[in-house]
Amino acid sequence: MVTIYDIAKRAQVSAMTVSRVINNSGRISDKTKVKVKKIMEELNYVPNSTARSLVTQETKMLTLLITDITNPFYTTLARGAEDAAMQLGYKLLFGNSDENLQKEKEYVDTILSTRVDGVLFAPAGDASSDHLASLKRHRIPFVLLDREVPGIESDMVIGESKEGARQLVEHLISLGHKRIGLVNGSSEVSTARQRYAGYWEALKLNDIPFDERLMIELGYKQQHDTALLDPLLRLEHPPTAIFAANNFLAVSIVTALRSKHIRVPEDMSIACFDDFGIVSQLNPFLTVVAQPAYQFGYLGIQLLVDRIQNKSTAEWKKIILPTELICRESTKPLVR
Amino acid sequence: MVTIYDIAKRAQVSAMTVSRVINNSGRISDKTKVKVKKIMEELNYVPNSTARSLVTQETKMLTLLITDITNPFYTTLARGAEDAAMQLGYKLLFGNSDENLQKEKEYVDTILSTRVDGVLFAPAGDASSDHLASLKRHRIPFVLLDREVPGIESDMVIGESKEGARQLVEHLISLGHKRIGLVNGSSEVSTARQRYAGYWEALKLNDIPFDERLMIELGYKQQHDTALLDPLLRLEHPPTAIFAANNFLAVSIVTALRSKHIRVPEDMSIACFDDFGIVSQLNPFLTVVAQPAYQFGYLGIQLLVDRIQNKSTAEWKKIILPTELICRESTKPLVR
DNA sequence: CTGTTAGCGCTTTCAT
DNA sequence: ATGAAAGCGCTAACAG
Repeated sequence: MVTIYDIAKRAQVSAMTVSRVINNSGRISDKTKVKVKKIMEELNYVPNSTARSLVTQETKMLTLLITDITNPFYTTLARGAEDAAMQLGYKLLFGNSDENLQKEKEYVDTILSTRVDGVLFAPAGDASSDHLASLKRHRIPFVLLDREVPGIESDMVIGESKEGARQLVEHLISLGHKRIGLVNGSSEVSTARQRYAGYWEALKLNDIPFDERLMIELGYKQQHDTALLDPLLRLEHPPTAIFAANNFLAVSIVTALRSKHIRVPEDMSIACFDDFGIVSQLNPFLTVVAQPAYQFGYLGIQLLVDRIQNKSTAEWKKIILPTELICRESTKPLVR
Repeated sequence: MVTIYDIAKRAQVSAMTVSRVINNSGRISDKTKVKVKKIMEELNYVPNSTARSLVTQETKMLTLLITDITNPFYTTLARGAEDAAMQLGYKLLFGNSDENLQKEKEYVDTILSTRVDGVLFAPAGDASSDHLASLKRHRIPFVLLDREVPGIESDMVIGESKEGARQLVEHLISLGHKRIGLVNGSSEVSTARQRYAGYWEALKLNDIPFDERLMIELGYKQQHDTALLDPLLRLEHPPTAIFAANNFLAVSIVTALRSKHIRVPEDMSIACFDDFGIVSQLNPFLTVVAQPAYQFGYLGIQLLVDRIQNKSTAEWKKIILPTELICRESTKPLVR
């Protein structure tokens, strides 16, 4: 491996001078600068950032910890994060927690050991607070993505879950639906609670009684159980519309309904939180409340890098991104 | 920051003993082992992998370099790669080249400098050979993904592009189509050449004359030009079906056609290479030749780690993954 | 403008 | 079973 000493020897200067050329720091005569650069090229020298990190105590690496890159929301978010990181001179490590605390913990251990400069963190749930506290203890800056965690103060980028949910449910109500099911994420996750709150508020504002039997909590992961809606379908007065708290749940629901030959939207209207990326463009089907996923990632990295470079002086920043209701084919007026 | 010396002092042993406990290497009495572990916990010690990497010359990091994580093929591939990497004890950095050689070069420089142990590499095109040669020169193992590069020998995981394309075009022919357009990726990319070859062969096998005016080369990126099909549509005998060489092109085409009020599949059948991930399940629309994207990533990492750990002894391995024709709504029999 | 010294936190090697 | 010394490749701090 070629080191600065190899360069230094050939150029007949000290290693320090080579280091200065690499980092373009300090005053160096153009003559030696040119000479050193030429030799670096000849020898195909590449600085060893491991060695540099050891002394500078920074790795120029960030970790993006999400639940599943396969979820279109996080896919687009990851793209935004990577773009921003690259522009700011950082590399991005990534991991999928699958909404699983144990897996999340493993990644947190890795984060600690890898000495990344910061973390963009979509927590699995409220119990992630232990992991976040651990990051704090080790002085690793992080920005919370999409989900808040009680008891944890930090920068964050979140969406208007409650407002978005209310808007979506009011849309269903405006179509004449009164029996509206809610298929939710885990109540351990802040967005699930907020979407429930929005659902509840929409009913209340429209004088529709809340029926807890219309609500089931499945978690945000994709479900493969075609019987997942049975508790709702077996009710004496089953729902005529369903609000799914995220895109994966909506897909699971549509799949389950199809297996039972229940048509969407003729027999059941479906709407959900989060859009489907490029494919929505192809064949717009589900009515959704879309979030600006790319911005979540892009702005998240900006907050994070700002925090890293300005050494946690400023107050916590909370960016709240707007949602957008997009009405498509999966919801239709109730006919009776 | 807590170091092994802090632990050593408290435990009244040498740093070396602490190191041995951490790595579970060498013979150590259970007594000191327990004592040291206890103190590590008390002090919240986390090994500094930067320091370790500097001496061991391995980072336990891999880079996944793809063109765009947002493309469902690469999204799923990335998930497979991350799963495999994690299971094998590696962290995954990722980058998007956007099919752009300049951007790819920047990532290669980063790779070199970061001293990752290996790279999973979906090259932007044949000209990526310079970048790959650069990796070779620096002894960084890599596995080629999806695309071959002339003049570069390495492990690789690729799909049956030619066979898949032939199968897809023969499907179109079986529906009665004779004027079949090909909207292709750049001929600088091996898969584009192979898909063209499959297209050509399908025509030949069915005695359909090849008309070069039916072929346009746009590159694999998403296109936002609604006039992108005009060269085909303006022909005296325009195509009745189009084979798009990847999923992004298919989306671009469908969007362009819609803006011109040309219906799919009534006025034009469309089929493409690569599926759309979870959302295909939601509302199956495009007829595709699907590739096992997850396996591309998963097996790619396995090959890579194998190569890393067995020091490039073995012969180059070439995994060829099968394609699967999935017929959906976007293609229909030609009526005249 | 350039060089010297020391040390980042760890593991390898050789002793004991 | 444990320790001492050296060094991985680089840069901060100081000296000249």
